[in-house]
Amino acid sequence: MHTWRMEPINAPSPRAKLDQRNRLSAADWEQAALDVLAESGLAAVAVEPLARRLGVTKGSFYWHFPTREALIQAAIDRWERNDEEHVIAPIEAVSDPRERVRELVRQVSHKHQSHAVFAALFKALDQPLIGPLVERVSQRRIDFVTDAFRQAGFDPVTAANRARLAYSAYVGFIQLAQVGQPRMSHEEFEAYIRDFIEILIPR
Amino acid sequence: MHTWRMEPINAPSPRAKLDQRNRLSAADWEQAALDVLAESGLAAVAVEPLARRLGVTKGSFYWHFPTREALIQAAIDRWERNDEEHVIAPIEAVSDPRERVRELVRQVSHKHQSHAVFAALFKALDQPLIGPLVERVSQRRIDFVTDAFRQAGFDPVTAANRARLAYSAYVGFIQLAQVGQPRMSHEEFEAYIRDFIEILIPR
DNA sequence: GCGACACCATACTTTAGCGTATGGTCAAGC
DNA sequence: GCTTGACCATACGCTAAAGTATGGTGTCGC
Repeated sequence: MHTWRMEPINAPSPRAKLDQRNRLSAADWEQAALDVLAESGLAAVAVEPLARRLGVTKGSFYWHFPTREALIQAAIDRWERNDEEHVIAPIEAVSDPRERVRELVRQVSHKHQSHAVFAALFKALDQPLIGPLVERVSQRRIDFVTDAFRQAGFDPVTAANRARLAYSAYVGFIQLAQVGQPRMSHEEFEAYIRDFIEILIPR
Repeated sequence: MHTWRMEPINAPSPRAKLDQRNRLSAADWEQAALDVLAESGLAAVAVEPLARRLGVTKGSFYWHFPTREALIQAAIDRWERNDEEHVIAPIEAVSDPRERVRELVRQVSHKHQSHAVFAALFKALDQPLIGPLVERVSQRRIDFVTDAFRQAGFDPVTAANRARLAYSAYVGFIQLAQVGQPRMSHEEFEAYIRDFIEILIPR
């Protein structure tokens, strides 16, 4: 599958001058965890299957991480930081608030990779590590969108409701995308996004 | 939890004149499966835990069903029939198409039980039994809403897009409801629904 | 050129759930 | 009052994955 590598969060690791043969780092495991998380869900983030995928045994894994839970924690931390940096921050650069919301919708409707992880996380809300994360991320995003709507001239209550609606539609869409439900061509999709923006931000 | 019993689909079973001591029927297992499905997701619909919950052993289960998969199939069939009958059919009774969409939103925003099952199903889209079901149900519902929008005067493309948006928002909302994300009072929720309707069906 | 350390393999033990085999019990009907 | 059959218990084998224990190997600093 498309292994959409993220750049390492920590600056070039101390020993990363010339990576010897096939040795793995903790970051490699985290990245692999995010890959299968996006592909096959949290349940598939299992130690032995991951080891097989990476061509090693779990002897390797338990050197880098004390437990499976620690890997998941590290992986979603990595995802959260990356997401914050690559989807939220760029939007905040746009000055005009009205255009900002439009840009947010467009932006978010195209980055397919990070959304797959997010969709997978939504399927594991019962897990103690995941629930709080999704709640925190969602709250942050809804607040952000709400703020954008207010700056666009909507009164606080209307802004909050539109933000909720928009975010719910986003969450629902990435879920439905997995059943091949939006049987749309690229043009239809673009038209849908245009309508989406028109409906939420009239005039 | 609230054991919102469904009425048996098949007319009163042959031997149900006076149920002897504690014996279970296949329908009991299906209902219990739906309960834990709504509470704890599909993974929790496991034979032995279910048996413990019902106060029996799995010896009982394997008399009623050949396999776990058969139970799940029967349970979701039951859910689908019930859902079709209790949420879709009543809506179709409303004549005015505009009011029909409004009623659909209101209706759907209050029946808390069936939605919990639906939310759980969305978390198991990868499962071969669940994916096609959710796809089928979603297609049916989107088509239904699309049709309602067209009857309300929208052109076909706009109607389809608004139906997609509305349904996505619905799906997203029941997901978010599980993280306690919409920290709304009852009044706030009602106001949200009013805004929801206003935004999607202007004028 | 050698010891130390990072990285990995092998070989366990444990746990939880699926499924099977088989025998027990209790109510109904003849 | 004895048999039948619906319903359930008990005991077993199988599988996959989580951890643990321990030993092996290459590569670096010195």
